[in-house]
Amino acid sequence: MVKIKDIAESCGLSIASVSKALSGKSDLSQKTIEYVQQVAKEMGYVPNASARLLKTNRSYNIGVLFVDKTSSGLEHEYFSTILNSIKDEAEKNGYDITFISHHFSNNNLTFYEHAKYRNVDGVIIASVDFKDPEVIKLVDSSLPTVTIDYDFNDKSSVDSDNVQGIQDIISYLVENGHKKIAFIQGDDTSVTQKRVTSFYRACAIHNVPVKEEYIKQGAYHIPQVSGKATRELLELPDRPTVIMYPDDYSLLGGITEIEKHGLRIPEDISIVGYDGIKLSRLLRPVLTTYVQNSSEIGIQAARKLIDLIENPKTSLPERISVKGYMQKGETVKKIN
Amino acid sequence: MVKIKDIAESCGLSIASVSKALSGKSDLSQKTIEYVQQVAKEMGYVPNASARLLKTNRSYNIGVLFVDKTSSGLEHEYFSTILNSIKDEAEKNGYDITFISHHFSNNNLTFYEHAKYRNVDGVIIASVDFKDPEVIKLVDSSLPTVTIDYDFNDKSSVDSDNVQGIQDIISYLVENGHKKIAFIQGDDTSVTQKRVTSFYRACAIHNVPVKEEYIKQGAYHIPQVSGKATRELLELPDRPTVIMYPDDYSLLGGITEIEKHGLRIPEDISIVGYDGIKLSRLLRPVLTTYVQNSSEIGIQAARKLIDLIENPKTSLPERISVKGYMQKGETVKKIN
DNA sequence: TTATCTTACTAAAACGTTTGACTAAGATAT
DNA sequence: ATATCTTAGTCAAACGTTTTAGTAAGATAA
Repeated sequence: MVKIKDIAESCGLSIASVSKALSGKSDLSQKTIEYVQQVAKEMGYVPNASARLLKTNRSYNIGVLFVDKTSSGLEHEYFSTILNSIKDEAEKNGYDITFISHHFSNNNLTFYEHAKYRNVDGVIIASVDFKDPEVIKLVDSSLPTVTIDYDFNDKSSVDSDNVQGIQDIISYLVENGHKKIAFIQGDDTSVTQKRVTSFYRACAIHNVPVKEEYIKQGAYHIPQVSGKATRELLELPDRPTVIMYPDDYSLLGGITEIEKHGLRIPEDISIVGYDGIKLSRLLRPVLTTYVQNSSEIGIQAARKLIDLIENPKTSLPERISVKGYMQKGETVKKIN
Repeated sequence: MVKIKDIAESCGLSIASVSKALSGKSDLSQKTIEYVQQVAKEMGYVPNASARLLKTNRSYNIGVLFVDKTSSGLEHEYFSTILNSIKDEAEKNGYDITFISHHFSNNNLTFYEHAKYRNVDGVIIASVDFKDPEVIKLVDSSLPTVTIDYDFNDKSSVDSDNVQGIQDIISYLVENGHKKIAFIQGDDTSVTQKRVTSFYRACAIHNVPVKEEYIKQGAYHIPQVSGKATRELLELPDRPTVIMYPDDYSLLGGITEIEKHGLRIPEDISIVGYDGIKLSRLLRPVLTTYVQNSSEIGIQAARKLIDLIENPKTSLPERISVKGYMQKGETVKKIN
């Protein structure tokens, strides 16, 4: 690999001068700067990020922590879209992305140690167990961090606006005459808590009575669980007119169950999803669901992290909330 | 950050001794080794990958090149599953993953330059335009590379077995009495070429006449395109009894079109997808499709790359083919 | 006793950069 | 003519490691 020294020799200049010429600044003659850059190009010079980092303490590398309990965080469309937009936004700003994780090999580094080991300038944390002491240690460290869909005190985060999402769904259902609203929750996470709180609040505002038997514990992304909850709801003496699911994917487990009961959607029962996965528009009937703006979430997270990295003195902890919108599909029936 | 020098001072040893003690090998007394490791742990020492790399020329970091033309390679389940399994397998072996890409910022590095800049030990290439001169340059460089779903001369690759896949589908269709088989192809890539060749061959073997009007140019992951092709097929005077789609996702565009024509699946027309996305099992009717073993593809790619990195002398270029299997769903009707 | 071998360490160079302090030569001011 | 200021560069240390060659002290062999 050609290095600065080679260019220096080729140009008859000192290493220091070449380094300065390549970075463009400093007190070299314009002629020299251009000459050096020209030669560097011809020689196929590529700087060495590691050597540079050693001196500057800046890696222009962002760590991304993505560890689903099911170890397939990336396979959920919501998260892969977020990752993709983090990547794009980071690249636009000259940053690369490295995954942070446990090392199952020789050395067993914690998340924080791993981030230090790789010298990342900051970390974006998504789809993890936010109660994990290791995650907490990472967030509490001196490294800039941005969490997604979870808030830590005095730390920056980007959230999908779950409160607004549930509110919009309830408003829409009420507009369509629904009063018997069932809600299958996801796993017990802060996202779920926000949704549940918002659910009760919105129902109260709209004078919709909340029946406890309409509220079901469920799980994200597991069709079987939504299926089971659906069955229980359908077998209630006083059946709900609409069922809200934790996400579009697990909703499909509900559909199966509904069809097993010989019911039609939306004629006999309405359903609402959450997420707005791409497929939701292709299914027939088209899903009524709340579309999360996942790529915007990724963009905001990357921007905020880079801001924290580049302006450590002036960038304040911030909670960014990203709104989505109702996709008014065909799975909710207007009743009397 | 605590560094080796700090440990050395604390232990009253030289830097060299500490370094050796931490790596465990070499000619130090067992007592010293244990003592040093103990102190290092207490002081919270984390090695610095960049400094280490500078001396050893090994980063234990793998580059991943994932650039879809639609710039959303990651959002396709096939690729996000591959990425996820690359990541898992790499981590198990002590490697990290960094994305390789163009830098849209200040310095405009080629893929190869970027890989060099970040000192990755090797690169896995997937979901790119393999005709891109930059990609070719990267593959032809001295860096170990593994391509996914594309073969370069004398280079290692991992392929989903598309030949077998199409063969299995045709066999299954023939078993079920189908002779009028339509095939909507994906974009013009090497994967498509393999599938098309396999299609003709399999049809020949089974004595299925291939009607040229049953073969349609299409595209991957674009429901509208599959929808249009479907419409044209349905309007043929001699309609096919089954339509093969380039992928499960775009197949949904076909379903919409079929329903518009008032036809039922599979009673009036059979359909077959490709990929085996998770949703394919949840849809009703359950999709008949060929399931690609995408996580195995990622695992194999990571393993081969690490093998190439660690055994540069003995590891030979290899073409690994990963088989999938037929998911016999409910979208193909058995006919007389 | 002296020579050789082990053992347990240390010294110092090197990896490729960046950067603050320095300098030589010419220009300008007095 | 001397002092000061610019300009255009150079020097050398430093970043945190690894590693080769070396060494001092004690053990063993002849």
